[in-house]
Amino acid sequence: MSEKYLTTGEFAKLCKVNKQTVIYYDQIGLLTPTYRNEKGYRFYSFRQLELFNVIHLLKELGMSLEEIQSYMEKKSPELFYSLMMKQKEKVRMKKRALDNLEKVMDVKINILEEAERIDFNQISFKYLPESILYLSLDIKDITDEEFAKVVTQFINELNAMDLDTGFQIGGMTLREQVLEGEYTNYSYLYMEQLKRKKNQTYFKTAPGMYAIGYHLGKEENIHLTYEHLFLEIQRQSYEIGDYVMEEYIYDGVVKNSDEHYITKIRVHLK
Amino acid sequence: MSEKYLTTGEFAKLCKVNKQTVIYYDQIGLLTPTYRNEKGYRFYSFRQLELFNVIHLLKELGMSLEEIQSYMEKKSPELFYSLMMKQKEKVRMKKRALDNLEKVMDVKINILEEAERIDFNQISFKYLPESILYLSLDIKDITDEEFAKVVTQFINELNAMDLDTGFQIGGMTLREQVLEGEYTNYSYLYMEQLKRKKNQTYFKTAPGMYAIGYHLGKEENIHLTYEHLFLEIQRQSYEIGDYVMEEYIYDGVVKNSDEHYITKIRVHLK
DNA sequence: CTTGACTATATAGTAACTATATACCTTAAG
DNA sequence: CTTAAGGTATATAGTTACTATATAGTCAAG
Repeated sequence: MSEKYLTTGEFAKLCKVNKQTVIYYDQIGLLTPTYRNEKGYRFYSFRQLELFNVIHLLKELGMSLEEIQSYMEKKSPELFYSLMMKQKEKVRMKKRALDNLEKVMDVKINILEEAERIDFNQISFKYLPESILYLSLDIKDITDEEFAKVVTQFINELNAMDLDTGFQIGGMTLREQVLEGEYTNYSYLYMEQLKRKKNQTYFKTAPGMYAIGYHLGKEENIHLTYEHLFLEIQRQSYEIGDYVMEEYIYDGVVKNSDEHYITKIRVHLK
Repeated sequence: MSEKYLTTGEFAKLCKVNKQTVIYYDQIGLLTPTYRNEKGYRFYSFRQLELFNVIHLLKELGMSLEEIQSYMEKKSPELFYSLMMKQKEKVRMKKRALDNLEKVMDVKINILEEAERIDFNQISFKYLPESILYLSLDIKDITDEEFAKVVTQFINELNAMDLDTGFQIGGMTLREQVLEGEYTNYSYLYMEQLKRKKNQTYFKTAPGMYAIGYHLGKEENIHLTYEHLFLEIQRQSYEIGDYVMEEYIYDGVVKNSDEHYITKIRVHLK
């Protein structure tokens, strides 16, 4: 007949949160029980679950309790309506972010699966098809400070244009530097792209023969692997082409010591 | 030629976080700079952005820094692979949760749009088509304590079976109680469903004539509106049918005082 | 040689809980 | 009738992941 009431503990269970949280919401005046008895016990109507759910929803969408509070102070059907309309946009953004996350995770999974099958001691000569790279500005002979700016801008561009595919950032060194032994005086940073987007300028790697080798260990010793690679290229009567591409296969994400990092080196051949 | 390094501030900008956050991650040993100079200045490789991004990704998926830390201590390609596979499941769950959120928001938006067009002072007689309700257990003459259990279980069922459509929880009172004036001695709680799911038992409201009225104000005065409604039903030579359905249109979510709550009452007619 | 912009550490503050300590209340069993 | 179990209350301290502030040292430009 009369309305049914729930105690703090019961209401907390209904909301699936800690009892202290319910008390906390009362203390900050966000969700107060419909009444208190003479002993100070709180009593909630089960209808208040609806309000709790809305608070939860808004929190989920990134509003702070204070912001929610300030809505609650001036609430009205019209305001709630416009709030819902505004928040729908946020849901869409969150969904897109999750889709992106999923793609990045898939790329990482693929890379690891491929790495499983690679013999890192082998130098191989292969025909590689064209691939699409998004390049940074020229970073040859750049200072540390300028480099920081360029790489930050590069990352910003990747994010802004949805080009962060989850691949490792690579470094491209041009023929000229390579021949002078400046193996890691990169001319460009790049990120490989799975497919091209409209109105976007990319660098396309030349389809053709490439020498592929792997360097195990620190970047500072990479010249040893380069020299080994170049010897092999000579032995096979190939000649170094226009550029060399370098990217990490195993890095600080999966290996504890840089002694165990693995860098993939692709040398374009003539 | 040699590797390029970033200062704390530069690296923080690259990661798009507060400088203090980068320092914090160093302090807890989660992401330490590749080296420190003799003055104690931190220097990061831009390659460490990758590690930061992974930390960010895992955090995004609900892992605490401590959990991430403990992964980092025993990291390996295999472990990272299995971690990624596990986390993909979480992404899927998050996406489903967002889809649900969106549906609930749409329902709320629809309800508010409809409410805009209603004259709450009018009692109307309408043909209503069949609708699908998911019912709670019987709650007639139940104690407060038992009621708490039933409503909690009801909500759990709604969640478990994806039946929380965002509609208000309604109360259904059977003819017998209504005739005795026990207007809010509900026999069941219900939530309206947009479509039926397989292997799920529902209550279907009878298609037919209904009297629809609205009560403005507190639940405790609802008998006045009921009496008004029943008088009108008599005047129109109708008779009360098998049940009455009651649900909030405006509640604590959109109105500050219960003086302004609005309850919709649907009386099934013979 | 000073100024402005950076770096460092130490410490305190924040949001939104979450746990703990202490005391009061209620019911059911012995 | 009392006592134990399980609930309620308040006050206060702890937690996580930052974030801000205070103080001091560093560095390059003018």
